Amino acid sequence: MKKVILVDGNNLLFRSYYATSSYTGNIMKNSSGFPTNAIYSFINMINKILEEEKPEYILVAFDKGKTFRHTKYDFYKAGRLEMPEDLKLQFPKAKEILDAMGIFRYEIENFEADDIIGTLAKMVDEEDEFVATIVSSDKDLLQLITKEVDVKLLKKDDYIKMTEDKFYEVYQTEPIHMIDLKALMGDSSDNIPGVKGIGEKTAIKLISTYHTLDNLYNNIDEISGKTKEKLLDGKDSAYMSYEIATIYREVPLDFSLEDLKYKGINKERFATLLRELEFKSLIKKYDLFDIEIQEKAVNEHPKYQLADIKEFDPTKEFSYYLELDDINYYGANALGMGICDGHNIYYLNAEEIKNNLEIFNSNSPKYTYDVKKNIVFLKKNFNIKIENNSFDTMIAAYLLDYVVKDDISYLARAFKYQIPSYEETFGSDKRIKLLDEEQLKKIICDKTTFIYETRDKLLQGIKDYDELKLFEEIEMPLANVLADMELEGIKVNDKYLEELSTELNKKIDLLQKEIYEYAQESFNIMSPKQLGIILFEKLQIPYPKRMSSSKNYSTSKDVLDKVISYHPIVEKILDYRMVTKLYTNYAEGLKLEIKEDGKIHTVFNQTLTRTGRLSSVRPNLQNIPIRDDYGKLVRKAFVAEENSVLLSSDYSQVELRMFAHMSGVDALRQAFINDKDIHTETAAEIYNVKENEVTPNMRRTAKAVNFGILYGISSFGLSEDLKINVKEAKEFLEKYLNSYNGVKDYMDREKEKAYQDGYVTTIMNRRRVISELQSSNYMVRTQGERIALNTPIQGSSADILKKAMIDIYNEFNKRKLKSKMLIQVHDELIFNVLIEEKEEVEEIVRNLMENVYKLSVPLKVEISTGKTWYDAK
DNA sequence: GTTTTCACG
DNA sequence: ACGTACGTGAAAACT
Repeated sequence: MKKVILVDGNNLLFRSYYATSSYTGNIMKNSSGFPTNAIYSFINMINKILEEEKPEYILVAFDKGKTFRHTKYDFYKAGRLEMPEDLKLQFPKAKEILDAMGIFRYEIENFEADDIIGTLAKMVDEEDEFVATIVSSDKDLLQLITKEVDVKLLKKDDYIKMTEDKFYEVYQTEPIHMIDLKALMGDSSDNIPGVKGIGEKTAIKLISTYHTLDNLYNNIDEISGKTKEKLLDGKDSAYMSYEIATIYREVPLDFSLEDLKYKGINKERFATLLRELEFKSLIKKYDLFDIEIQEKAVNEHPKYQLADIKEFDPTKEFSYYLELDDINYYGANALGMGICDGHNIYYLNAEEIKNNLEIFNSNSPKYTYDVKKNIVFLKKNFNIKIENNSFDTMIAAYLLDYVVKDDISYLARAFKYQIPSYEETFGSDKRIKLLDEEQLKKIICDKTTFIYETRDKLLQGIKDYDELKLFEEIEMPLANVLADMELEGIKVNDKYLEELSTELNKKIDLLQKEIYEYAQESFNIMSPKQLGIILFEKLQIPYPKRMSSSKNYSTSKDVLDKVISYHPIVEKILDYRMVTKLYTNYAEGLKLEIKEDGKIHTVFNQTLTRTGRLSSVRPNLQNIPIRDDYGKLVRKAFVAEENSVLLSSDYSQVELRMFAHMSGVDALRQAFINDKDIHTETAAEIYNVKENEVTPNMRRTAKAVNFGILYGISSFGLSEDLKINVKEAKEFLEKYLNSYNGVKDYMDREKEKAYQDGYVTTIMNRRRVISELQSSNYMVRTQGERIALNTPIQGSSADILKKAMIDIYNEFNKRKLKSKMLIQVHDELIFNVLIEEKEEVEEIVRNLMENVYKLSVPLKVEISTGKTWYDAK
């Protein structure tokens, strides 16, 4: 017996698309912005089919043209939802993938995939050599089941194998009566109306008795009550549905079953496609690293002459690219460097770099990728300062809204340069292996060339976006500031961390014992799965949320908070979570990051966030505990140097001030102009009381409303946050909008503009494209609207702090102060301040931060100092 | 590799 | 009827 697999390609791609995009809204794309989510999942599904079935014969069918059903009711199909644009785009690529995989695919004008599959299934039935398995999630196809044809019916994560027997078990009738079933119950996804008021349960009951629609209506008097009425009312609809649900099985096919033979993967074509789509994991899985790219790359024929470094004139502008042996540049070594001046390209090995460092002293404009990395590395290893770093490809691309990675090859690919990624050349351990010198040289020269050649294009893009000032006066100078902060590092008291670790360890042991005691057994408290079963099954604590079908219990903080009064174990678990987090993430985690100099040198990522904020890694110093009194103790580990204190300067309510400024709402502006406590003020407004009558609880509510406004509020979100019902939350919002006249208008205007432009901007013209607004999915679109409201606020505040950092940095240098800026936490700066400079620094910092940018409301800064970060608060 | 949880603004 | 606040990073569990 030969087995043929018949796949409903449309169905599979649809599923792939919704499985990977519908809820998050973040559709997976490659670096040139082409959506790839559906294709990715599609390949995995096809792959799974191949692995499980090991078929000799396979076909994937697609719809083509208008979706005719070959009945007089064709128009019904038109009512189906439009296909999202970014799914539509993925169809041609998915078909190319199938071709590259050696899988026969077929589509024919005016027929659906169903029809093609139905016709082939019929062919299988009528001859003796073949059996078939159909793959789809569409139950409609179950009507094709026979002794020789079964269906792999796809479910959420797996599938059900539907055979004749299995079908009978579920529906108590023969597969062909699937049509009769559909005629009664309908199918919303296929726009089959069915009989109104009859669902799956009733339909199965009826059809298991009467088998066919005709027989049912012939014996309609045996049925009583409401069901009879519904059936009679819906008789026309039922017969119409019957026709629509019937799969057409006479498609004219110009091939035979024998033609469906699976040919196997064409490695070259497949590798080319996977690279274009940037599916690294698949390239790895199929081991296609070494397969030559077929597409012609821009850098295929080098344009520049390889020359000796002696001929290089560093007084003219040039691009340089320095390859290090570790992604983590703090402890890395140089492997080699390329220089391109537009005529020649120069290559230096590790030794030659050391002997030619003076090229960085010249005042000529220099371009590179990730300038901060280069500044830190050269300063730390060679004590060299790079003069006139004028252009950073990474920063420029970031401002143009590219997704930018540490690895330059991803961006290069978007510009049609084929440069292997770190992963492809060096392996996945992030530690670069030694390549032979020739390979290394080629890669470095290509990267250097890429930087040189794309500079004008990117710069033009920046000008087109009106971001030149942002680029030249904020982001480029900021890279220098951040480099110095990283190099400086913050001193850490490792003895203190050690003590904290010991103490936390004791607490963990104790809590663990108590929890096991309550649970009457030991288990992994960190496992949401095990914990859920202990709490909600063994201990019978009522589960406060709706059980999402077949999923696990959520054991998140807000779920546990809701049931804290049911059992003493819950509080212990929350404590356990907090303490273990402090232990692993902070006490132990931070210890590992202390370098030989007794300091922590974080890395600030300048090109990551979608709003313009910085992020901090290795370690993240922007999420050191503060809200919880106990967790806050971690801050005692961060200490000032000798004869110094740590100084923390904090913008008070920047984002709300920014909102007041941008919306121009007078009531809000006046609150800040008169230096009012904004949350108390808001509380007075929404509760309609005098300011001195505002209770702490009212203020807390008002604060949540204010934050909600910044995030692009929904009443549901607010109700979750405040643990009140949605109706109350809605009332608060209405109160707010009535009190602050103009807020609603402002938000509507912003949204409208975002829809029109497709992007939003900050006060310094930083741009964020919001593709979510084009989504056909309501959920994704409303998320886009919230992004449109929040990004200008969060981003403008980020702009402001960035400018303040540069101003302060320059002023410190000008005055030759020894105090240093160390850390930025979004609206807060931490400095190490020499005792004798304390007053002067305080004055400078306050002055520059408050006057950094002229808004229609004042900016306010709060400063405090102390020996440790804990005390500077 | 992805998901869950929780730390911060 | 949907499923819900904006922006991050790290660790452990899960698949």
